[in-house]
Amino acid sequence: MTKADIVNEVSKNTGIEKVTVQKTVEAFMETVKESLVDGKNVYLRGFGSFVVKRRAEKTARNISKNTTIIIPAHNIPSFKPAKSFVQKVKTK
Amino acid sequence: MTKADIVNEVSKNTGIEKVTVQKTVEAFMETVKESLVDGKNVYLRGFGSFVVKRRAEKTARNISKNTTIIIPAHNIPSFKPAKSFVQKVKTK
DNA sequence: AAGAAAAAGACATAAAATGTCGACTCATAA
DNA sequence: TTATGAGTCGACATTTTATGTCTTTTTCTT
Repeated sequence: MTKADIVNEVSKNTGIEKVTVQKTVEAFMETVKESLVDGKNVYLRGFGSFVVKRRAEKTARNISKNTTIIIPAHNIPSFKPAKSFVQKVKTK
Repeated sequence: MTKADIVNEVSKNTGIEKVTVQKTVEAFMETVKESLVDGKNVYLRGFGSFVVKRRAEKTARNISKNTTIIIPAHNIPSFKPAKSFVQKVKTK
């Protein structure tokens, strides 16, 4: 599904105008992103949690050049799906 | 941040009523969930992709009992953040 | 504000993911 | 239709995740 598909579905299910849904969905994603950039996790019960995780320094390979490089420690955005979400997906 | 925090922020930034924002955000999450339950991935540019992954049968541990259990092959929901999202988080 | 219940976090270890680059193709989204 | 973000592929060593159960914390509805 694309964003347009999601917007259509939400609009159909809620009766809210597509323009409003699109604007809201976009703002939602932007807000989640900015929250994680600020280091603040987002907890959405029944859906999942968007959390910032720390990745340790790591040695990787540039495969095409067959060289080694060091990836410094850094933060990444991650998502932990809610248990109920996992349950529903696992059985299908 | 909680759902209420997100809804407040979205409402503030878009001018859309909180009640509408909440309804939209809830429907958004529900739609993403149902899409993955149906086996259909969701691609949201600049935010990330919600994708169903297959997990092979696995030997795992019941840690508290220190026993071995077999987890049958199953699907899990996962999220791959967009590159731009990763970039913004990594540097903070 | 209260209460329900979802979620976080701790434990040992096998499985899964991670990262790199670059070229190419695919697909989202305005 | 067009621009460009996103996905894919290779090797491989290291890091991270995911299992159940229990307790505590937190979300979130009313």
